Amino acid sequence: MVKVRFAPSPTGFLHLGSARTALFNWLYARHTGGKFLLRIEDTDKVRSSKKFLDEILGDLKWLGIDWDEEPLCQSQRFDVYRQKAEEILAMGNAYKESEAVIFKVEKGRQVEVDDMIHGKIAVNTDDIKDQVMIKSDGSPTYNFACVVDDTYMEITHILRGDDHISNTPKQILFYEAMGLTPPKFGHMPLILGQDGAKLSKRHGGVSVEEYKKEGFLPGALANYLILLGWFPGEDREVLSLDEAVKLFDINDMSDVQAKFDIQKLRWLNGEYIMKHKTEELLPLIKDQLLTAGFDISGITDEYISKLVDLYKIRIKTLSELGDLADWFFRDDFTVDEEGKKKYLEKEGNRENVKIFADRLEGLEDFSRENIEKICREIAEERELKAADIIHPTRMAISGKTRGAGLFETMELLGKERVIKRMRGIHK
RNA sequence: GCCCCUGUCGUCUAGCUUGGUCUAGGACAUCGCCCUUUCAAGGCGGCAACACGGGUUCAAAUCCCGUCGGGGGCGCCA
Repeated sequence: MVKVRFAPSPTGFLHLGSARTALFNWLYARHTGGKFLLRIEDTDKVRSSKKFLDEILGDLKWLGIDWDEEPLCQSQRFDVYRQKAEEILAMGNAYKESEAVIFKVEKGRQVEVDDMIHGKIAVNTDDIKDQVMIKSDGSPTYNFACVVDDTYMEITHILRGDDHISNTPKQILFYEAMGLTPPKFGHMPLILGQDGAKLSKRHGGVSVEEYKKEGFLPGALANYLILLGWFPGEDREVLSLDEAVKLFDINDMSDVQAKFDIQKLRWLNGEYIMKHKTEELLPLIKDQLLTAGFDISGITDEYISKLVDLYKIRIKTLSELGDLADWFFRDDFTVDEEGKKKYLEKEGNRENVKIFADRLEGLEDFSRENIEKICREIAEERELKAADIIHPTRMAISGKTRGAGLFETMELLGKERVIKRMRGIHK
């Protein structure tokens, strides 16, 4: 049975690259009916914290990743590492130096790795220094603990980032020293920033948490991350985790590093938003509005839902709704000055809005159809273009030059607020 | 410096294993048109790539060699 693992270090947030690594391991396990395990690499007592661990696990769940069995914590296995190192020492393959236990690397031979993604990789041991297994303070080094634990956990396949390629021969040497057969390795290329350098803070968001806050949907982020390095075939791009599990094939993974393209992620997110049911979007949208400082206490879910229905095809992230539709939540909405100049300063336009407002006063059933009818009637009577009524009116009620259709927007806002705002521009 | 990975449109990629079907396909972005009350969405179309140089071959994006470029690693960090 396939057994893979994801081994985060709780010394910081979950990086997009790590999330991608986790995703592919999970995909491989679920596709093959194997197990996906977690191992917490918290050997660095100073930098590790519970807070980071909770955040990382929370982000994994948020992305749709679940794991089998309880996570293994390295901090609780120091005795095991020391014992294994002692065994190697006893066999004469290591030596001690200032309390540290150091593995003796046999020179002049080749270590070969049959990488699942790259194919054969060969390294000469002349290029590998002797390796510390146990540090002077008694804690294990990364490479050593990794091998001891992967053995203990019976990991069959190790799928990790390209940056670990040079660790692999060192680890294989440990496996050999302990008389073990190494698992299969697969190294996936790293994600790069737009400028081709390793994806880092200066490229914008690098943590899953940041994208979550921005209003990206987990499905969209996971979908995008998966696409960065794996091609599902048949020009498929938008696919759920379930579909990805079915289609996943490690042989289709790319061996070339890819640049992170926020534009494509935004597009994908937009696709997910518009296809999502409004009722599923609602709680997420409300969270966004709340953090953005909108007071939505007096507004019903039903009412906000209507706004979401109107806007979900127009936003790429959930946080954009607040910017685009602040007029829905407050009377002191922001006004597009360019648009104001263009539509409200234009000769006759304010007058058109006034006439429109006057006629709307007497309208009983304030429906989009009726509103539109009146608008078109006025245009015809006065030989105007409907646009000369529509644009200034949109400016008057929303302060924006863009947004949902005017008549449905008016219906949504309600007669009273609409007329008040239309008259407001004459002051 | 040494070691390793890698190089198809601006970006993600299909094609490369089994050379000809590739005047290189799709998607994002971009540009134009249609629809239209704006913005989106949708529809249609345009621009745009085999890093370079040598081979091998009747024929190379596909095979071989070299050059150049990009990335990663060389910690008693993980």
